[in-house]
Amino acid sequence: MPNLLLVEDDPNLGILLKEYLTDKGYPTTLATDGQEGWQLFVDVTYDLCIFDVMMPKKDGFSLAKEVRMSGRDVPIVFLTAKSMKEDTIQGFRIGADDYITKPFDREELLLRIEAILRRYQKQTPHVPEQVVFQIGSYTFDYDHQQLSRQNTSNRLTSKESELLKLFCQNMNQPISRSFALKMIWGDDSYFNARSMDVYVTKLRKHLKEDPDVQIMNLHGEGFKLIG
Amino acid sequence: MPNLLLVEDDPNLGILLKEYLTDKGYPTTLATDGQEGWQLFVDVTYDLCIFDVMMPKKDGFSLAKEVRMSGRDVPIVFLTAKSMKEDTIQGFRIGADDYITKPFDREELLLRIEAILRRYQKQTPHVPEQVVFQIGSYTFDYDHQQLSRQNTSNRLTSKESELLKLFCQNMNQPISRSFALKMIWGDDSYFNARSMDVYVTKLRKHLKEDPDVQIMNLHGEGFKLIG
DNA sequence: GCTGTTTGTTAAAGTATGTTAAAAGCCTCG
DNA sequence: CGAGGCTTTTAACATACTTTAACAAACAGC
Repeated sequence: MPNLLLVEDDPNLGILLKEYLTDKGYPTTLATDGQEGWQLFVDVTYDLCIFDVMMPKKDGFSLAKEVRMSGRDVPIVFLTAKSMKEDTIQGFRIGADDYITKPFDREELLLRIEAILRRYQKQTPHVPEQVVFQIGSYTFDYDHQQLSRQNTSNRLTSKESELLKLFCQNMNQPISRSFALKMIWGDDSYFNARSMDVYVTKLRKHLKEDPDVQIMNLHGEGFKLIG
Repeated sequence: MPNLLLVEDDPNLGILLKEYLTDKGYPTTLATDGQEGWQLFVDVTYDLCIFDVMMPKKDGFSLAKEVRMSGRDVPIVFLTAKSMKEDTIQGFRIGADDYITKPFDREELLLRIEAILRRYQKQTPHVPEQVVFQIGSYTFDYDHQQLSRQNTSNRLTSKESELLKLFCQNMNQPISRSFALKMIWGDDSYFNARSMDVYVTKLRKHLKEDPDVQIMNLHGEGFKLIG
């Protein structure tokens, strides 16, 4: 059963939709603002997100950007009060999968959700989790914490492996700091923030033999591994 | 380049859309009724289908059913004059990926098409294409944040790259301040407004070697990159 | 021309990241 | 338990990036 994450600040509409969708076979978690939504997103795995655009604390677009940056590939549907063109364009640019203008028919929302899930799941035939990655000319074996290239082979520490795995799973895609910290350090506070930088440096040293492989920084946003 | 199949019996709308979509980089074939559409579908491989629902000879739903039955896994978008609930439901049951009610904004159609193609193509396990632009005699590699010309090569910062990408995606077209600010700075307030000017100056410096390449200001409107 | 607004440019201030090394934990073995 | 070896975090300093501020120049309406 696909799990949905609904972030909607209007409690009436939120509860109504949550119950409707849950009733129709899609267990739905409701968050009432963007921050709460982000917490849930990081802690739980969802199959589809529904974000209201206009919300206090953190609006739907900002939330969507973080979700996209996290590297997890989840479809996003926006709900918006106005059908402003600029808004719609921005939403799709961020990577929306669909866009519904209030007031909408809840049945239509359901149909659109199902259309997205149908196509999405058809193409994601649940691959068993990959543990051996190819990074340029390197081979990284997560289970054995082993990074090898040509005739040489290096042992990685657990944190190094965790971080490198996260990068590999999101090869060529940006990963936000906040997401990586929550994933690996379990918490995103400014105390552990620098630890991650130290590990990025360590990984860069490990990967320095292949010039095509790089861990790039996206200032203020996060990192991405290219190769 | 993804090929589109458009089946629409209204010749005015059909030609308009065909030209618009082709112009936007999606070569589109137009059929004016369901039978012709089916012929084309069988003979040619398309990446996405757009079917009008109400058509002579063979309506959009019947055509979609045949397409689904063919076994080829192609996304379908329906166009419909009325937003009748029954219609919509039937469309999605058949396996529509999206559904637009006339009259619609052609730009919205484009955005929805792109949203579907984006998700659809993401699944195909081929390497994510590099985003490389040609700007006059410069070559700009967005993924590597690298701007090169002849034998020299410069590293750009993240913000520089973001802005230059936005310009490249809208080469020779005006970009409004407010749009760029929303895209890159996430918000359009007068606080961050000047930051953009600073970056325009930076980009001009980077691009100053080729006199044919210019970032022009459109007073009170925005900028455009010509080259 | 005069005036308010927008843009161009530069430099300083503020913030984020890169890197290194020392400190703090954490095992294991004697 | 405590010494040694390994891993992780903290701290410190260096460098890079972004924003802010200030002033000059260009523009638009009058």
